[in-house]
Amino acid sequence: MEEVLKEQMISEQAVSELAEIFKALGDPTRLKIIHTLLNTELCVHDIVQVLEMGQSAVSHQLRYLRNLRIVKRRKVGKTVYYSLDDEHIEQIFVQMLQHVKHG
Amino acid sequence: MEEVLKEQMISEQAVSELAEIFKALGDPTRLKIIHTLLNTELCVHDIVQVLEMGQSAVSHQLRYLRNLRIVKRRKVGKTVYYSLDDEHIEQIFVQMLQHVKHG
DNA sequence: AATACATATGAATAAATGATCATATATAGT
DNA sequence: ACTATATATGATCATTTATTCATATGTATT
Repeated sequence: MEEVLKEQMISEQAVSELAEIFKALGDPTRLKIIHTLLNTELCVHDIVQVLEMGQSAVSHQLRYLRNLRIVKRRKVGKTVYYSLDDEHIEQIFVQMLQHVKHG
Repeated sequence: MEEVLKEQMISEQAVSELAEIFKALGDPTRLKIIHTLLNTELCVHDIVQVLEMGQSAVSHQLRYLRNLRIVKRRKVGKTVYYSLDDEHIEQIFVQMLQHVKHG
């Protein structure tokens, strides 16, 4: 019984990657950033205004999300515009949001 | 600009719930448990065998998942069988797994 | 009732995490 | 060159988290 199941074990690599992505989504600040960037591109300053948080905290989280390629950035002069960079994650975010809102 | 965006702000309640669910999925052990329970019902002992982890650690995580109604349990004598209890989360797990496996 | 087995639980500990502070870097305007 | 603005970064600190250990609870068997 256990033998059969063990063979079907998910690879450590796969779990790690999965966990990494879900962990990224498992924080209120990062979720707010993602939500704010749905359908829009915004500079750090604007994100800070919307979230009403410190610039540093937001910047740190943006880097976190960028490392996972969940967001990408575009520099124009001294301002940096962030936008979502992973349609699939975007899709799962929206899906889960529906899940939470209704049933 | 910021005014308009702030109005579209996601509610604190919604973010909290979202974060709670994603956080639950953001841990390797819990992901392995969920994966193991896909399409099956298993007792704690078997899960412990498959994950090759301490019984206590598994039990703690099962409680965690149960509190969020991600898994449910069924008692038969002295053994307790666990199974998945949220189709939507199950669906998102599978979706994300595909995402990670392929592109 | 005594023992064995299955699961749960509380406390303790080490590691990870997120915000903040201070400061650095980069670009623009004067 | 100087100043202002936008963003990034490193260190620190408090909190959270996951595992382990020891032990408790619950059930079956003899």
